[in-house]
Amino acid sequence: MTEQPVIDAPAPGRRDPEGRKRAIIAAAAELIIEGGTASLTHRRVAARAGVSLGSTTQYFASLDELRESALEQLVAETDAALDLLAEITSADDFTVADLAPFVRSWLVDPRQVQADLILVSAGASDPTRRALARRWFDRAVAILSERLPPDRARAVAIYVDGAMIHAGLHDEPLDLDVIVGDLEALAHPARPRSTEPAPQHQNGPRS
Amino acid sequence: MTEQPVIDAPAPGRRDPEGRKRAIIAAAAELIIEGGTASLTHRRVAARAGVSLGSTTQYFASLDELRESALEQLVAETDAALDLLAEITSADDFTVADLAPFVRSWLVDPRQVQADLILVSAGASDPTRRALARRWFDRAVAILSERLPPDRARAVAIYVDGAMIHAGLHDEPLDLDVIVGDLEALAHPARPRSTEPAPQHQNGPRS
DNA sequence: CCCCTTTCTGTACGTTTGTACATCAATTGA
DNA sequence: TCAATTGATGTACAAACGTACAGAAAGGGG
Repeated sequence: MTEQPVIDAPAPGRRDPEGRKRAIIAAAAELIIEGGTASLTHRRVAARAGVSLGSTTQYFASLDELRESALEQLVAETDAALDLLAEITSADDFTVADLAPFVRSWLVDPRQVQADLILVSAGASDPTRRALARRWFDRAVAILSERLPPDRARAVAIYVDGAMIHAGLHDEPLDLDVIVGDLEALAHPARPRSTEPAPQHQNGPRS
Repeated sequence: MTEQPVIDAPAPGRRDPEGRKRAIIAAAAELIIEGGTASLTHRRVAARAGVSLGSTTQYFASLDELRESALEQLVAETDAALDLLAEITSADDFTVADLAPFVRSWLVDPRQVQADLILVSAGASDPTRRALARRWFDRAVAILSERLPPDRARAVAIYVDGAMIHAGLHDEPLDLDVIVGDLEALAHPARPRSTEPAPQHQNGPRS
């Protein structure tokens, strides 16, 4: 009942330092996604990874170091997703609308969303981990900047981060059309930069 | 050295159930902002609030219940900020650009930013607290929808959430001009809804 | 085959946790 | 003034924690 599926681990007792370490990090990353960085304990990791308690202390000087490795693993996963983004933007006939399906595939993946929010939370509350959390944002801006003005690239990245929050709090994902429309609006603004009064909708003044 | 400033508390021993409960919740909210929801312990709350350990268990059936009360307190604070938003949007000569200073004042307040990110994180990982975390977003959309089409209101709220993440991870806040520009772009898109190929910048194809 | 090195395992210990509860102090109504 | 009551306090305890470490077991070289 309280048993959780074992992640990966080599057979018990069998020697396999690298495999074991990998299994421990994978289990830790999983637990962090499920319960946040603070929910990590040596014993839970051991149970999930299918290794002994001692093994979880052998490869890492402290629990904090294990946590750090697990977070780096999560960053590596999102890095892989960004490689796909780079592929998309490098297409000859690329348009901003092409980003939408990619963004949406990200938003509908609870694991990805959770990982991102946890990294943000970790980075915001602990300056030590800020660089880790910022990697997604910085790389995304860098990639998008090859096709958009840097400030437009940043605006798009900010919007996507906001959409990540939306995804984390809502069951209904954003429609693809909506994402396309918003990304295009940010990437190709009507008046590229002004503060003059703008025409606006008027949905009826409050009573 | 390890002493932390006391929050509010009534004099030790003096009877004041409501004041004491208030001080406990305030201390808990403070600790949550500083170290996340998981860092909350009865003893830390007692020290910060300047009350005895027993008092922290007296008014709440469990630590989880205390945590819940503290989170509700944080939501109440952001609710107050949203009242200000409602004032702004109700002005006769309101334009979207008027939102920017308000948004920015939010972003440069570390406490507000941290509170929001913590609520999001709590809501994303625990369905029980999702409604709590969603209150900011839902109310913001509702308020903005009096002046913008609902889907534009939502886009703006998503962007602001993204800007909150940006603020949590960067020391340099977003320029007011940038915020104005992005909000206007989202509120008044060039082509209100289309997926046809758009003219685009070309910052030089990758080598 | 056996031995030596490296890896793995489980137990143990001191700390900190949430929570229960007995004791004490403050307030109130007579 | 003086019980009686309600609120506040500190101690106690089982459970879970991070970590250290001694011993068992596996794999490879002789």
